Amino acid sequence: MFKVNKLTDYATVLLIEIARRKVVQSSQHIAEQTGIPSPTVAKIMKSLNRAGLVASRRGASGGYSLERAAELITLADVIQAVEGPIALTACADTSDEHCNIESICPVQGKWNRANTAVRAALTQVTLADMVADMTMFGVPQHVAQTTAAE
Amino acid sequence: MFKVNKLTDYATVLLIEIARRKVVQSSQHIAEQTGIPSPTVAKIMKSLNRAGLVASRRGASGGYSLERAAELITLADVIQAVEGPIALTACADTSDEHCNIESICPVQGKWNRANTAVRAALTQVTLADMVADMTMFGVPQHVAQTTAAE
DNA sequence: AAATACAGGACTAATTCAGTCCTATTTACC
DNA sequence: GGTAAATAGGACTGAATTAGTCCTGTATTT
Ligand code: FES
Ligand code: FES
Repeated sequence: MFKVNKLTDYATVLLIEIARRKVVQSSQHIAEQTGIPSPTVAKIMKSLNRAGLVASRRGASGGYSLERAAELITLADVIQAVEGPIALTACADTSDEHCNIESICPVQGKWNRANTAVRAALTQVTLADMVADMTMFGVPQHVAQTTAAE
Repeated sequence: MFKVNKLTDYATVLLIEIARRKVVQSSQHIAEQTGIPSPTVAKIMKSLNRAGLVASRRGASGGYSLERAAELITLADVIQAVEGPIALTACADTSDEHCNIESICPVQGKWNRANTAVRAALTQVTLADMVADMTMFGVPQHVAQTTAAE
């Protein structure tokens, strides 16, 4: 199945939780709210911070908050933060958008168009969209565990 | 990194090889042409056949040929054939397009839009496009090994 | 100064993927 | 009709990736 990492799915849950409450929340607190184990939450939050999606504050009463509005955070951003670059096939390119040896690489040529198309698709979907789609179904996200219980 | 399986990349190489020569080719022969190990080629070809992307002929002088024109085979088709359904997050849905429990599933709601967008993106890219992109770079695909050899 | 919370990274366990191989069935050709 | 060529299906193993945990260090508040 063609899918994103589990951690990426978690990441969206965490970001949505942070977006809902506007205040700074500790990694620990977010874990309790979402039901995701706190070491894992900590790991993901570090990635999100390094990618500049959330702002962090150290020390007592520190924690995380969104760096920008949910409308400005795209799925492409989240995936890149957690999994690294969006490139449908393995490539030496880790940096920007274009690989500098692609002219001699027989693999990338054919996947270029696909990469671009997928990146564009994922850039169209924002965090705000995901929140909207969720509430459309009338399900507050912390019900996850309740419904899972048989 | 957000990427497709290695086998899916192989599959595109195989399909391109089949598209170039118009005749029926055996799995063995395709393996020799592309440099991909023949048991692996056999495995992939079976998937492609089950998905209806290639036609097979058993028996002596049998082999595979494209079921339809390269313009009509999309990347979404290839990925689905090799990896199964395109669903960015795990879901009970294995069948068509819609999961029948999605109304009570807090995960899928938020990913629905993304799934649709990615599927659409991958449907836009055809095998014919990939061939064109490759030849644009002037690299016949079997050079892969040559360039890889340091 | 002490407590709280993030930063970075090493490490292990679990899962998934890639690759191989075996047996059965179908078809061409002599 | 018999033999060889080729696909169909599926079981199995080893490799690679991912998920999850934990430890040590640094910054900040009280
Ligand atoms: S390695 Fe970058 S284009 Fe192939
Ligand atoms: S399991 Fe199908 S929508 Fe969640």
